[in-house]
Amino acid sequence: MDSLIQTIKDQISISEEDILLIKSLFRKKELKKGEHLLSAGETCRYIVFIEQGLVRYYTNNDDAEPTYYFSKEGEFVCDYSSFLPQIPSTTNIQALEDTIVYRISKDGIQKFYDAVRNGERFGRKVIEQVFVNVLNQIISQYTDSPHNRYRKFLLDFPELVQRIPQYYIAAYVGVKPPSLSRIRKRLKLL
Amino acid sequence: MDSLIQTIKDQISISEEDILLIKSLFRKKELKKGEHLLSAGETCRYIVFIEQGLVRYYTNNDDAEPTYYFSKEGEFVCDYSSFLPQIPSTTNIQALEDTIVYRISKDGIQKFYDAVRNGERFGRKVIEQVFVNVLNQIISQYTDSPHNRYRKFLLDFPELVQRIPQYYIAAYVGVKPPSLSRIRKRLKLL
DNA sequence: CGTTCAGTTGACTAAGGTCAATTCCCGTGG
DNA sequence: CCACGGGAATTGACCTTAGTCAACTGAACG
Repeated sequence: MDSLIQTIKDQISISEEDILLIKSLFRKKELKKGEHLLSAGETCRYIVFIEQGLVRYYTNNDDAEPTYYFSKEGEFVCDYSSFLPQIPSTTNIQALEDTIVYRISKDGIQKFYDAVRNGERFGRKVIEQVFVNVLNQIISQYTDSPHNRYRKFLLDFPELVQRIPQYYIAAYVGVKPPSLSRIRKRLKLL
Repeated sequence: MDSLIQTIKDQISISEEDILLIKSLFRKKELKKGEHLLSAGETCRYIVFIEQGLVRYYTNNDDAEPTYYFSKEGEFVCDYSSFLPQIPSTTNIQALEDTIVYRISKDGIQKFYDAVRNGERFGRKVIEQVFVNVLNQIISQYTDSPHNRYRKFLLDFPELVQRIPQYYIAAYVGVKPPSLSRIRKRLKLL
């Protein structure tokens, strides 16, 4: 929980009562490796803070399950395209490790906004960050070669290379595992 | 202006005073073909409703300018990743035809929210739609072949094929013009 | 040890990119 | 009304790169 409190403190100043409220609104949930935080078809009901662990986002496309994003400890996770309008999601969010999260419902967020000064501002910052990430992701798909997308991945998530199987990284980069393997080989030679 | 009022009415009910307020908050702007609504480096200050016309979104990547989205009359346009945090944008929005828009500033939106019942709800709907579009765009990049992305483009924007030069459509689909040309040829043969 | 599965590698195929020539379209001016 | 010019679109020849398939390596685990 400390990590969540700290993350909020980094953006807005909060009182001791606020902290108590926050602790009451966020519920702890533990996920085993491979379990899902959200499955396609469900409606996303929570905004989730990752205390410890790692998740991947992917869609169902026939038998393929292309991974298109990762989030790790210290980050908020939510499929806003399902959460905001409260309609069924088309994406899956799955734990890649045993993961500990704290999650807050839509009602909870409303209480948070009502009670905490600048609470709305914090909420906006969270959603803005997601927006920027998604946009960057699109633009990178349009402008960067697979080679460069892999290098960006290394820059953006340096410590995650060890924690994510390469076939998920390959999907994120937009290539098949053998191609990623060749990209890595070329990188080593330089 | 009627189109804008109608678009709002489709989502929330508004009074005659509301309409007067809306008319005072949105300012008309006319763009010649090729002019920019937003240039990379500027901060996006307005949410823009397209009354008549067509725009493309693109980024600056060396000398390439990959087009990654289109919006047409009846739709709202905004680079939220610049507008929300009020930081410089990395994308350009350019009119592909002579275009008439109505735009509202951040302050104006606040007044709209304060005065119009369910105004916030309307604002949320607009942003949600953008979110969903962007998400679909990413997922399509990950899951669909160029061939299928072109077919989806035809489904999503049937009347736009005539209005957009093919080299922009090619960029949107994620291929070069000769490739799109071959895709089109294959489609005709079937 | 052997089983299993991720990761690598090689041979081959498929698909898009590049470059340049050609055709098409359309507007302009003779 | 026709001829010309210029940009868009198409096409062909060739190149580059990722995909496919299968074999092989290597590390983890029982």
